Amino acid sequence: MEKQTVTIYDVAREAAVSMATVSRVVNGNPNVKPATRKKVLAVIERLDYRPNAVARGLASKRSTTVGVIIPDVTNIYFASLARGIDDIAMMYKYNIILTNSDDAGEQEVNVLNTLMAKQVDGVIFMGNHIDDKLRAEFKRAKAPVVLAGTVDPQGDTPSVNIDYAAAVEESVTNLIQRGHKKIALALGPLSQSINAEYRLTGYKRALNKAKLPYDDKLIYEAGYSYDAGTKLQPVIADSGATAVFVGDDEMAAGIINASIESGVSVPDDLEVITSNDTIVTQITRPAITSITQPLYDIGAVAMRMLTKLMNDKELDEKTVTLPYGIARRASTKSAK
Amino acid sequence: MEKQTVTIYDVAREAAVSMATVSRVVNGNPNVKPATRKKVLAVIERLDYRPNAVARGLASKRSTTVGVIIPDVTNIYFASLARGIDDIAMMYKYNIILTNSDDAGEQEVNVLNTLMAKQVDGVIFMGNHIDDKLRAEFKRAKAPVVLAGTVDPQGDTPSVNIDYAAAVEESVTNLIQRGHKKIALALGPLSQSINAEYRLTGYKRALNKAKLPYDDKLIYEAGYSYDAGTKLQPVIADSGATAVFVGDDEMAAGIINASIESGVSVPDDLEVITSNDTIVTQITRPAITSITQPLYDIGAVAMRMLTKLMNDKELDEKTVTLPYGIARRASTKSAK
DNA sequence: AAACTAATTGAAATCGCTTTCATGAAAATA
DNA sequence: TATTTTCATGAAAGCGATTTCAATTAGTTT
Repeated sequence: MEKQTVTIYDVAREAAVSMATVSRVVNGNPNVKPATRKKVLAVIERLDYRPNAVARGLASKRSTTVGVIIPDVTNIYFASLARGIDDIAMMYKYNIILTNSDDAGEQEVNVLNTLMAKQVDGVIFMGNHIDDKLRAEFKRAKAPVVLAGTVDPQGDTPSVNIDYAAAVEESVTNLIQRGHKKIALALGPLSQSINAEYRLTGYKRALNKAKLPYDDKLIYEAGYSYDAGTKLQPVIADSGATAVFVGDDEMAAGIINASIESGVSVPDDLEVITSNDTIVTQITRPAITSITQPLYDIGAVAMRMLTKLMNDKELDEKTVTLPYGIARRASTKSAK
Repeated sequence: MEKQTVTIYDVAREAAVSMATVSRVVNGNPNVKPATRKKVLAVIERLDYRPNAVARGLASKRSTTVGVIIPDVTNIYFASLARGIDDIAMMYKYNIILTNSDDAGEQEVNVLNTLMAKQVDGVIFMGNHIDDKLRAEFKRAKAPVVLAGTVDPQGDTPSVNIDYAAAVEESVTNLIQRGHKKIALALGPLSQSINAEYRLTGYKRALNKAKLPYDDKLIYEAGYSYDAGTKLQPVIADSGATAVFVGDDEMAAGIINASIESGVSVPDDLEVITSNDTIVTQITRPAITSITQPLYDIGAVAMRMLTKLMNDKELDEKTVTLPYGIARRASTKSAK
């Protein structure tokens, strides 16, 4: 017993007006006599009519849906961005089709294509790296794309980020000023430009400015996870580094816990600074000093930009850089 | 300069066949002569034709999209379920429209309605409480609904959960066996049935079985957050409780950190058990003993059930209860 | 009251695809 | 070879809205 669906035609008939008129009142078109509007509204209410968004999408060529590509919803960093995106989307009456890409290039392309097939009006992309193939797809897509918390050194896709290089440079400089000579850098895959082209650059700049030698033995490549951190810790300990900058909060938590459990004191023997200021930084003991990012806002601003693009408006700036900060917590010593 | 879109009509013309035939090859209908199929496929390739999912949805009355209602994507517990949902959805070629509800009844109803308007083929609902209004909407919806990690004591909506009451009962019983007489219970809002009707029940059963008195002064109601935990800790400390069962991992982390910082030793002065076994339980020191839940599977199974319902198949069981466990970590002492 | 402008409406085409039904061709059976 | 069956295919009718354009009605202005 399939549930009966009420269509615009039913409303038109019952209200003794044309479908066009019903469509007008549903869409708030002002060219409707108040009396007519009232009559139609009454019928809509009585029949409990809900416009079919799919039909509407086909006719109007706008789905009021945007696609969001995220590496993994369970990653707090990206989930926080997603929250900002969704709130603004809802504010503008858009729905979100959310898909996990696992940061895998092929999957990202697939997902983008199915999103386009669903006729999304726009796409927000989050990821750690953008390769040529993906870039080509962005160009090819007929809906606008905005990057959130995601850098593309090559492309000209609109994006919202903080200045990662500067943030790392400042963090590392702080460490240097406290006397550290051997500072490790624990990152995710160096195949990703966020690591290889931004964080590493910031790190090198700090070293250069302080005339400290660069030693690639101090650069560690690991996964974005707690376990990756615990496994990496002994290696870092062996390197003789007295401080470490970490690219992911969970990884940092792993490093800290493993350090303490192996008798390495944080911050006395090893100072730790991390990147994303998620709740994890407050949960560990010691709590972790971190670059602070306006996570929610990165998502929110990206979505705002996308709404402009979807309405064919010009963007004030294509590449938005939001301010970052540094939250000092117990995993670093106080400044000299 | 709007990008040109290739339609099924274009393909039909170029391939010198009818739209029906193109539709057949696109949908893998076997009733097409191999030679024809090949010819059509070649044209599809050449024109780079992608079927418009919206048009398809209108014509076929199936959108291959399911709605997912989640309290908050940044909540690791629900995000983990969402990940399971998405993976299975992708496996069955469904897309996910994800919306945050903030656990707010009104918002949940709204969101459900816009999902239905978008013609989703089904809905997965996650939340902490289901009231009559929502229940009524579920009934009214013409697409099937499945609850994931979400209980509804009244309703008969299909659902996937663990036996929360039993899990709490076992946890609390463990505490009792270690000699605790005053065991606090720190939960989210008691207006939510997961707390008032499941966790509390399990707690009382454990007490009853051990002939321990029930004292509602030991029941605490707070928010699902780290800060709520830190604020609650002194109150618990004052109560004289020597153990506490907590309904949320972040809250538990807050309680643990605040305890230690105020000189209360965990587990010596206060044993702590929590509910969701998220990564948080491994990050705190001491790590937190927790009920373990197959989070990913809860989502995955829920999505599997939904696909059955969407294809008008019968469910083997409407109420699926997955097994739970208890992971003993340092926030509790070892069993006697 | 005639003439003209502005405000409301409705008819009908469209959006891009699925699906039913009829038909002719090819294969199988008698 | 005549007669059934089975295959392949196309024509055309929707699906449920939006939107253009023309027609009608109501209001204004002389």
